[in-house]
Amino acid sequence: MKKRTYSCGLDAAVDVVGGKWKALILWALHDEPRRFGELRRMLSDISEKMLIQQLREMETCGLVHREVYHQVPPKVEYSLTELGQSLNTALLPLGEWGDKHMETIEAIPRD
Amino acid sequence: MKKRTYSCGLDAAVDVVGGKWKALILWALHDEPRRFGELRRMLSDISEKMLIQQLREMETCGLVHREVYHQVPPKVEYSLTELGQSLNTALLPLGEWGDKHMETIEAIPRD
DNA sequence: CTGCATCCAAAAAGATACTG
DNA sequence: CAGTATCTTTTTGGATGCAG
Repeated sequence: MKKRTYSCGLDAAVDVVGGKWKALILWALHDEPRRFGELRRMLSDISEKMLIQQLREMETCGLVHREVYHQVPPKVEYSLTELGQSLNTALLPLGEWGDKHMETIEAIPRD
Repeated sequence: MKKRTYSCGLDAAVDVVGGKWKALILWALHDEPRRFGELRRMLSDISEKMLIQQLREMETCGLVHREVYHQVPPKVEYSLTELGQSLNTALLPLGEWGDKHMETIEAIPRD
């Protein structure tokens, strides 16, 4: 969500789901609502800052719903909206492509 | 292609096609080979540096083939490899998702 | 025409300490 | 537990000039 206009749908979709984490977060939420700490553990390499930042952006986009339980200790659950679920579905073929070619890609020299 | 290991296929695929331009370049090449200047015109807002940079990375990944014609003036054609085409196919649903929801997304306040 | 090299600015990401 | 605030590092993008 950095741009304001898109040249095509693919442009828009990549803008929304791009970046290092959003697709993974979407996937982490695909089957059931997750708490903040739960997500942090699932995406073990993400910092708290990035996690909350990405979640907020996805909430703004209407991909994710945030449910606050006013308790002590606090509890917040994140879940996919319908839009989020439809995006997740659209990402499935991409995930399969990745599964199939992951090893090839990992084997490419980076430097 | 910033990472060396992936947590899942989706992770890998987003890494490969992520960034501001790669998906658009892939799409620009989907029907026929394109020359450098042609691509530059199709992606009107890209700088030469970014275009060549992204093309090189995609070449390294095995997504794009680069064919040099030793002529004066020089001519270079870029085309999709089979891997590139399969990735493009995997991106189709994402493009459709984008087409469907683009206006909603564009309407979201950025600041 | 196709590209490389350099320098610079902006944005994204990360580490760490702190709070209700 | 679920964040905020601040600072630093890394990555990305862009402008310009030069070359085969």
